[in-house]
Amino acid sequence: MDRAVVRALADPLRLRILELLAGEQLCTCHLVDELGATQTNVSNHLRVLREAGLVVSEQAGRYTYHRAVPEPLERLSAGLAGLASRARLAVAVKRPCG
Amino acid sequence: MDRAVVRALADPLRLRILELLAGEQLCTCHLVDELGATQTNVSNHLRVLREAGLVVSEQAGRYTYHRAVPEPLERLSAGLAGLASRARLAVAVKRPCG
DNA sequence: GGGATGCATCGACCGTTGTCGATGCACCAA
DNA sequence: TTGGTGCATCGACAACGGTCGATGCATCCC
Repeated sequence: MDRAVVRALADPLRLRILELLAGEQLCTCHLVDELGATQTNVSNHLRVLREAGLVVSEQAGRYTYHRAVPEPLERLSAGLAGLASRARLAVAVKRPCG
Repeated sequence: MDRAVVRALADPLRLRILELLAGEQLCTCHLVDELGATQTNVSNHLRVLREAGLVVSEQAGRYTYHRAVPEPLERLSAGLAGLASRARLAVAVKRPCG
C-alpha cells in the first residue's frame, strides 16, 4: 500500500491525467488541451505521477509522450481489497475498553 | 472513484487508523494508545474518515467505538483495477502530435 | 452530587502543496 | 543558422491541511 501512490492519486487533476493516459498515450500538449490547465501545472503533476511510478515519460523528438503504468494501480487495488475483506471480518471483533 | 475516499487514505495516520480498525473495532482511546498520537489529532482524523464513509462511529456509554466500512474500499479497489486494465490496453494506442 | 474520564470542537500555528509567470533548454523547420 | 515550438525547471505566492493546547460536554464511578 504505497503511500506515494495514494498521495499521487489524491489530487483531482492528477487523477484526470491518469484516466486520460489510461485511454491512450499522450504528449504534454495533448494533456494541456484536454485539461485546460497551464503547461507548468500539467508538467508539475506529471512529475509527481512519474516519481510515484504511475507514469512513464518518453521523449519523441521535441514531444514527450506519457503512458500510464498499470502495476502500481494493481498493487494498490489488491491492497485495498485485502483491507476491505479484513474489515468485513472485523465487524465481529470488539476490543473491550477501560 | 470517490475523491474524498482517496484523499482520506492519503494521510499516513489515517491509513494506520483504518488498518487498525480493519482488524477489530476500537474506541478512540485505544487508537490514541496504539498510535502514540494526540487525542485531538486522532479525533480529527476519525472525522475525516467518517465524512468519507470509511468509518462508522457508535457511542457506547462514555466510549465511542469505531469500525471500518468495507464498501468504499471495495469500490475504490474495483475502480483502480479497471483503470489498470485500461492502462494495459492503452500501451498500444498513441495519439499523433502536432 | 462531585470528581474524573472519554471525546469532540474551537482557534491558532505552520509546514506542505498546488498554482502561476518567467526563464532556459532541446529540438525541428525553413 | 535562425526563428519557433514543446517542455521542464525556478522562484514566489496563496491556500489547504495536519498538528496542537485549551475548552466544553457528556458519561461514569465513588
